[in-house]
Amino acid sequence: MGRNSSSQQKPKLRKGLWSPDEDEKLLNHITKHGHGCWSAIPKLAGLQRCGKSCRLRWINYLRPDLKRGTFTQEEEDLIIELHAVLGNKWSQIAAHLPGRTDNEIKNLWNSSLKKKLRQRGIDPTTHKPLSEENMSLTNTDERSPTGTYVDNKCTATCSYKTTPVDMFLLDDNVPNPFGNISFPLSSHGFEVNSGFGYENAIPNIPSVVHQDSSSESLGFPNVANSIWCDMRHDCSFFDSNHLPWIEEITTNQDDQVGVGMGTGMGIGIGIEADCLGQSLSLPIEMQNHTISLFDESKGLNMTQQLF
DNA sequence: AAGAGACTCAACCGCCAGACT
DNA sequence: TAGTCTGGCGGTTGAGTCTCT
Repeated sequence: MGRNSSSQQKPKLRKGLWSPDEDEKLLNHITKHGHGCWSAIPKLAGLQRCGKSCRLRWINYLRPDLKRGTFTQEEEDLIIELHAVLGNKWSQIAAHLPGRTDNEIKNLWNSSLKKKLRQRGIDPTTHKPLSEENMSLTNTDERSPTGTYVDNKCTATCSYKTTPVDMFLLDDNVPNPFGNISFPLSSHGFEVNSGFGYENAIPNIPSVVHQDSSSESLGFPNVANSIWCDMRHDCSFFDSNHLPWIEEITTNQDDQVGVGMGTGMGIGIGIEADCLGQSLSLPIEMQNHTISLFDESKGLNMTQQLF
């Protein structure tokens, strides 16, 4: 088929910005009939656009569930955390921000977030310090002056707090609160091979935390196997939208230990335990791909390899 | 007030993978 | 099995807007 005959059969497709009239046609059509086959939409909706263009316009602008307006600080922090894990997988990042599009996030990253990270001395590509001279760090596994840990394998930063955060401790009589939760980073959990936890209690994250009978090596008698953590405060990409049950958890069940930990780039912040009625707080530190628990007074010093 | 440069963001382009023929 | 179609994705572009001098 020659060029001429082709151009005679196909009307010339419009390009560039969409007019309000075109928007209305596309919106009306999809509202009434759904989008179905995108390549058929232009003809059915009376538009001189290609199917791809219609799809893009719908996804990035016309979709009714889009969130308008500027990104919140929480959203920006979440994008940075996710980018550290996922890289330029904008669609996967967008999947964790309801109402935001991959295009929008990509634009934000390229126009603003990259610059902010550089200003903080962080390479936006690797999420490592831009220059060791500038950061007064000689080892990326050490805590930075701003209280941030940078892990040299997972290549991300993790907010650090020295104080224990609200932990919630469960026992076997407490219903599993994770039952209906869609976990935000389902494919990027890290693995803790021993210590604490409740295997398979978090759906969609296989083996994030394993139960391990060696828990007693920590020195806590009767350590239960129901150990959970508040990721909302520790890791900025966990928020109450993802963990709506958080306010309802009963804390400080006797004879149990709570462990703070995150997944993906978010690594544990604190540990709070209530053993035999004695409250105990411990820091967790992350270095060299490990998570460590320390308490000199209890003779506790455990380091767990994460990766 | 005006011009230049920086910034924003909507949209396009090319590539890829999966479905279908 | 190979070719074609389609949808989805990330990279890039460029027009419009904003900010600074």
